[in-house]
Amino acid sequence: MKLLIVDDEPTIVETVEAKFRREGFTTFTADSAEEGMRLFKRVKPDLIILDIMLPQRSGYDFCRAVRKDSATPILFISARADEADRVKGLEMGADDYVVKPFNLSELVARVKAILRRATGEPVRELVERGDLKLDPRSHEAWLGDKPLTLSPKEYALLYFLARNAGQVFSRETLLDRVWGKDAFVNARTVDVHIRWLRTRIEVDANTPERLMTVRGVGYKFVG
Amino acid sequence: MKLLIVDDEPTIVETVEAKFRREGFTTFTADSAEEGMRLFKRVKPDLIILDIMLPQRSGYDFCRAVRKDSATPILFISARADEADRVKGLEMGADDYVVKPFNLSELVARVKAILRRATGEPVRELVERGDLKLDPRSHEAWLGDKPLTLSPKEYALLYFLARNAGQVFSRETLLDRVWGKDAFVNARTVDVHIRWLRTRIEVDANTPERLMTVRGVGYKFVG
DNA sequence: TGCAACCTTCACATCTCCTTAACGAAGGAG
DNA sequence: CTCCTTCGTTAAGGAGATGTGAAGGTTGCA
Repeated sequence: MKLLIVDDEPTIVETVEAKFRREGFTTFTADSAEEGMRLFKRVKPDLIILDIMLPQRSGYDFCRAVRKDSATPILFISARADEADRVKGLEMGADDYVVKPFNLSELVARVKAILRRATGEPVRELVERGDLKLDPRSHEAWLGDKPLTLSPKEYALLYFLARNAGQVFSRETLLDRVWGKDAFVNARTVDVHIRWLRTRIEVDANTPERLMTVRGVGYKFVG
Repeated sequence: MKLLIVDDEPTIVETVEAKFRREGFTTFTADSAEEGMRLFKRVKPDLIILDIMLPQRSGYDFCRAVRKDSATPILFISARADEADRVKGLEMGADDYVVKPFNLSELVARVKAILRRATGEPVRELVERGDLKLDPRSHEAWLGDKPLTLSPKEYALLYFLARNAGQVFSRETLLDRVWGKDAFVNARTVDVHIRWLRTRIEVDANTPERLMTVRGVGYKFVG
């Protein structure tokens, strides 16, 4: 993944660049909007980390220019913490907004979150569907006030289906999104996990009311 | 108010010094622990801003030396954001701990806060979860009223998990946050430390109730 | 220098969970 | 009604994750 860092403070650039290199990113840096623009056109980065406060042209201008002919994700860094700036940044098409001083791990997490989002991967957030609750942070699940015990795969599958409730997914899609792209697994494996999930969250596993089969297509979560 | 800044990166020293001069402080700077020690004895500063990563003697040594015969407030600057360093720093008698890259205004605010506290109360982020108590400042831990003996790593790990109770962390994240970013350590090492912690804080180390394993994900502290 | 505490790693034991296969049941088309 | 496809269901085997004890090495301290 290619990362373009545009900031005029060398300390920040160095620290951020080092961190992302360690994380396996390829990094390019610029200390001005002009330089940044040149690099942007040349390297076509997957994401831009952009300081709003730049010498001449402000980060806003830069953002606008990038947005004109690209949807490259942009993450704003700013010393200002007020809501007006945040709103302005996000309005302008920024994908996230981090206030200085920030934690490096936090920054990495956010960048990864944006890239995940861009590639369709889900963001980790609490999912609540009826009396079913899933918290990916603690990796806990409840049915009403009763805690559920789920295996890792069960959890991942249920989380995905509940998060995209109402939508039908084929077994192949589920394998792709839940198991991962490099998983070479028999599609029928999904059936088994669905079965197990039904025994856990359905009143009667034989007459499902949440995890529904769509014959010839796949499965969906309703609620 | 006299301020001693000890850091070997000229960029940082200059920026920080300029900022504090504008704020009305009298500043002295040193780019090594030796130089810093000489200045410290001569000018008797009211507060020391100290980079942990110094050429020869580390900032820790410097801090220890200062603490031997003075209670001069010390604020640590570090590129590392991990919990172990933070704990180590505070335990060593630092009054605060700022991670690079930092915001200048933030730094000023923290310095002022320390000076306002005068000779008074230290920054202690006491963590209390049920009958478990952790005081990073004194590096003491209690289980109920029984004092715990923990090794530095054990302490840092438990402190981090307890402070972020309820949240699951992967071994990799724990290595990153507790061990530090430049630690190239086998992920399974975490298991061993968890094991040791369990023998200390769990009633039965084989059936943990606080330090829980989340299979396929990592560990979390509950309570 | 020697000791002691501690950290890391390795090897092996244990256990959970995933995958697969097999067969039965249900749905749909002709 | 019958055949073919799709789905449900169960159990077994194995892969992979975690638990656990011990050895080796490092660091700090006396």
